[in-house]
Amino acid sequence: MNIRPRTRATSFDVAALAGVSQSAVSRAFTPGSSLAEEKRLRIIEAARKLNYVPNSIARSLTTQRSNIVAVILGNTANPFYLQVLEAFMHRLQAEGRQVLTFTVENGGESDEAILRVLRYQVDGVILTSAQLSTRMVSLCHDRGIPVVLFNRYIPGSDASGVRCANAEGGRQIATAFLAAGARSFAMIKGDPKGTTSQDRARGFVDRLMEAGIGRDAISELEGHSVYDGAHEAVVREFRDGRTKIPDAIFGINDIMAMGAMDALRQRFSLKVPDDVMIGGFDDIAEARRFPYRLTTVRQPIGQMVDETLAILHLDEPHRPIEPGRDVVVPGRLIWRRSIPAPRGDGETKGA
Amino acid sequence: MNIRPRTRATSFDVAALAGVSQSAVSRAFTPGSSLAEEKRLRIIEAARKLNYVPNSIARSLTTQRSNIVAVILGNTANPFYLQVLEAFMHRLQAEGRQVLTFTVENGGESDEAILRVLRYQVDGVILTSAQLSTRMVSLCHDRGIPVVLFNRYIPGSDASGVRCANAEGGRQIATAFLAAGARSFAMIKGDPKGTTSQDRARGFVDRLMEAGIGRDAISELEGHSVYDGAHEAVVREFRDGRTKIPDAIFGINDIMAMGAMDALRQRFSLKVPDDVMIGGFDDIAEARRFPYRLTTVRQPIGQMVDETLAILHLDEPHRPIEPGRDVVVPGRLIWRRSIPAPRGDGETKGA
DNA sequence: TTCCGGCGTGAATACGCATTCAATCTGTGC
DNA sequence: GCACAGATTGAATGCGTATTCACGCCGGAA
Repeated sequence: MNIRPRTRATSFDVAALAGVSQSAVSRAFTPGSSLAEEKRLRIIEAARKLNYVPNSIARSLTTQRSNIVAVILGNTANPFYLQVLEAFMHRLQAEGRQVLTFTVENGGESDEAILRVLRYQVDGVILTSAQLSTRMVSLCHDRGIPVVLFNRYIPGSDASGVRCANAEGGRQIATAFLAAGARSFAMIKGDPKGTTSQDRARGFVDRLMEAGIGRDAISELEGHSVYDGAHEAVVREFRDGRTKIPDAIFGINDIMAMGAMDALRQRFSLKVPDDVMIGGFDDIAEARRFPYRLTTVRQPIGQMVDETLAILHLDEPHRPIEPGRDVVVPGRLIWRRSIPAPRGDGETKGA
Repeated sequence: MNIRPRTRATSFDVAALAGVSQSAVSRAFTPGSSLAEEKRLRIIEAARKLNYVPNSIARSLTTQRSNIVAVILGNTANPFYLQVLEAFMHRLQAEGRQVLTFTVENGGESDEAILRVLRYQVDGVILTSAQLSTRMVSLCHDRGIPVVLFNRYIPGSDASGVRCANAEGGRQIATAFLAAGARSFAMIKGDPKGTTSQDRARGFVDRLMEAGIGRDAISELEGHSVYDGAHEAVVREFRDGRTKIPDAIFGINDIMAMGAMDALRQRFSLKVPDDVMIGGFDDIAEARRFPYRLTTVRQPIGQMVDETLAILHLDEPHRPIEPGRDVVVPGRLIWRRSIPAPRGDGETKGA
């Protein structure tokens, strides 16, 4: 146990034991290559004896494919992105690829992360919730590495993006509020630099104004895309009766909606939806739980992951990188109790 | 944009442009190597012009160090482990290492994951919440790759582990329950194969029995370490009045405690802590939120991460792997409102 | 002046594998 | 029995870098 053999058997060792050439060993571990079945078995057996495990690093050097995909996370405090990470891990693992994970500061630049990722010759980069300079995108593309922005787009960027119909989702929440009779509103926005937050807010406001709601009946808070941010923003805005509490509050994402809801109950002893109705966006797992039962717009993560991987086209490395596609998938309004349903068609199962 | 230069500049390209040898370029990117400053600057400039990024894959091949650490996640539905992942990512990124992330089925074997990890010549393996055969441990150790079990230990294994004082934590919750006057109990256990769950439960029961509580006053439910599992277990156990609802319920981890709490409120209209008091373990971010305000045992993630990285000793690859250390760090009881405090010293800030 | 230690440098090599190329072997059709 | 297509095979090479080795150079000590 104290000895350190440091003996990672190589394909040559296996070849020697099996009485074949190193080429044969390589072929034995490369599906679809031409090798007599009897010999293949003999090699596998020898490999087993030596605890041989092929060295993917060396393999990558010759094949120019690492089978590694980088996932860069911009806001690990939002459970949504962890759900997304999980979805990508499952999918990529299933097809034999590895996930190299990075985090960057919430709202920060991911340039440095990209640079580090590039060193590892990843086959693709998935960027969630993070800023990215166009220089970095072309750096990747020039090297044949596709970049996909998940739930985000950068105007004028060459990088493709996959996102939910954010503006439309904002409209759906607004429509739900209106149907429930709300006349005064607040919304809690996230990262001001992020288009996601902007789009949802825009759709929300547009719909309200179409319904004749005045701009002065819609206040805006900044929640920085996190629970605590929204919680504090609500407390700050409404304490001392400085601002009148509106009929309805739209949290630009679920975690902020939850923070707002908790703040309203805890600090102002208000009831949801009786005193204030609340809408969210994402449909994270927590949103359906008993204390929240949040009416929200569900982002179809599975579908978005599919679209992302399609753009990455990891299976066809030689297909050119598609220039700047912007894939938009529709969200779906999930009725729960944080907004009174016009008709009694809300979800009944709460857990 | 449509052309695919596929031109990843190599150190030779940079050398040619800078008028030096490839060795010099390599040295320019290797801190601490002997190279004239003037020449180093010239090389950096040439590299910039060519968008040269050193190829870590090739570097790994010669150095025998990949600077990649594998983190294997066993239960992504428990936010605790995502917090742990985040902590490791931050730490490892800060010291210039990469994180290769894997998931395995909740409670499943991680052998296959290990095998895949080994191919990538990772410098270390961190395993959270997952089973592992001893054969895999020695496979790693024989190759000089340290393995650390996070929050888990495998009796008789060569792998070191870092964990919280689980039994002691269970005792602390039991003590809190007793101090608050509880006389009948339930506990919701997680993965039956996991030692973590067993240890916490054991400490809990031991303490109760020391206080003269009979075994028949302690019922046991299975929650499979997830929110929904605990929720359903509580509903199943207590509906129809089959079992009398106890004074206190110990969720072996916070997420199950939360599931239990929501079930009690939603399905049985009970109040916490008035009707039932609840204790948890982990102190995940959600535990402090208004609807839960869970009294729980905080696991010192930072300290546990430190200990884990110390065992990995990534900086000294040649130091022999320490045989089977079992590092135990104490948890700390965090008083919140889900258990009435004997004296009024609970946390007041809820969000 | 001579000697020596140390720095700076480039040529050459190794890392572990996939793949090309040419050679050998197999079986088929005639 | 012969020619030939296809299947197997191994030697050799390349992937991009770090590192060793040997050499030239400089400055200080003797």
